[in-house]
Amino acid sequence: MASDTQQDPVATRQRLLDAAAEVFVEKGYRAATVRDICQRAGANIAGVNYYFRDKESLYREMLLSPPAKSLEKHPRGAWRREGMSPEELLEGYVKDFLQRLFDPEKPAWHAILMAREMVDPTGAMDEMFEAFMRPQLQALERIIGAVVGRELDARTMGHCIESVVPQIVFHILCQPVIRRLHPARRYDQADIQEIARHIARFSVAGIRAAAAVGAAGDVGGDVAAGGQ
Amino acid sequence: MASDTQQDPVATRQRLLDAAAEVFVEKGYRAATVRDICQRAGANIAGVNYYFRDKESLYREMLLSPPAKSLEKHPRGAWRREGMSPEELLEGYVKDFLQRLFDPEKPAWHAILMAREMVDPTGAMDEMFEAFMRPQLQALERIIGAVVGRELDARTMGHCIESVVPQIVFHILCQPVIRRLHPARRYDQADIQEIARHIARFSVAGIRAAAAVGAAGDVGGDVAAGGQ
DNA sequence: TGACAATTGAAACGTGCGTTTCAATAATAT
DNA sequence: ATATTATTGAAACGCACGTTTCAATTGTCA
Repeated sequence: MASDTQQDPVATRQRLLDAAAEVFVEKGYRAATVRDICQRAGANIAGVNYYFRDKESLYREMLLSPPAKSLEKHPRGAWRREGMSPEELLEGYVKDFLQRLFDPEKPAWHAILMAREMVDPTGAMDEMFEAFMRPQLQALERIIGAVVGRELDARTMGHCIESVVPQIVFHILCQPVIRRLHPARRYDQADIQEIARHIARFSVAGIRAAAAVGAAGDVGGDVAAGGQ
Repeated sequence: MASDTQQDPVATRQRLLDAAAEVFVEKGYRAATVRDICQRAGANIAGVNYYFRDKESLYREMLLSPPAKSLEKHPRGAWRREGMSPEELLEGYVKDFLQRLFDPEKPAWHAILMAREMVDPTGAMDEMFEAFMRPQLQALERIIGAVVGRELDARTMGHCIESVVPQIVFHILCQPVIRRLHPARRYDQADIQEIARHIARFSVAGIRAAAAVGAAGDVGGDVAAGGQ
């Protein structure tokens, strides 16, 4: 029967991509094995060589291919509402990020692997950084700008980015530590809500404190950081 | 028992430990190879089996052995002065931490490997956590307590810890990202001073903002959030 | 149906790893 | 000096990995 058979070829390729995402998220690029991926996909080892060229190409294709499926469930910026306060904006941003990371049903491997690349980059780091991280950071910069309410020098903005982002990615990167510190945490909806609210509150205060001196000099003696 | 003839045996063991620290810091536990370690130590492969049992035992011994050499250069808490303000305390804590991480001459592999264990734990994680991380976190808790000036409920304290620690370890864990964001940063004394000051200022404001609502309940039904 | 391409299965190849082995050498004690 | 032990050197083992190969199978189309 011709009609029924035509599904498998495409399906194999797709099953390999899905299994790859699963295994790479679980083990990381280096520790993941193509044998494991193929087994979970119900495919033969040769499939990786046939549909993709090798492990790295499979990884890159999985990583950089349209994150459509992830985006259709978590459309970028869908949490925005009219008339949100800066703190609500930040809370929404953080909550959205965390929800993507900890979605129990379809964890956004995209965000998880992005976090992994931060720590242990592969050859796909550069493309990934430009395609996904930089836009994400620029969105955060706009929110920070809204919190301050005026233009912020580049140096202070950089510091604030480096204060907010780690608070978020820490939860996905350092789970071995967190599990020991807070065994009860389950990262369900309530946990995420609470964490997002804390990070927003903490960071809004921090950003304003940093901005209060950001325009003046604060380092050693040097002033007038003419950041662009 | 002629004593002074015996120089090499002890030296070989020590050279292996030193080389192990170097390689493990550079590559991480899994990517490091005993061949590389032995080569840098100028020792034979058999030395690892002879002096230690295997790769993991070498790692554990290197990791958990007296961090005396690191501590003699950076004595724990040597930066404390009488009459420091809470913000100065926090700045000192952060600066001390960062200096250990980025000491150009003898980088405190201890702190670096501790950070690595946070992300990619090995079998030595549990001992390491109890021996080094928990005391470090407790010291931070005391400083946070000083910042708030009163007893803090455990939940809020936990959140604050999870807001401050990531800001510090981010700098050692996510260097691939940081190098792309701030190519000019060199983590010299001036950089560290600036970063420590920012983190302290940012976090003191954040901690106080969190504490302001911490005593009340805030999880599900938010109450009287007296945020400023 | 028969030729042809697409896909899969099973086995093997080459490599690098941690580890082991064991004879050769150096150090110590008698 | 000799016997004994401690240490080193060089080679190999066993294993898991990414990758390749090629015949068998399946699907497609004339």
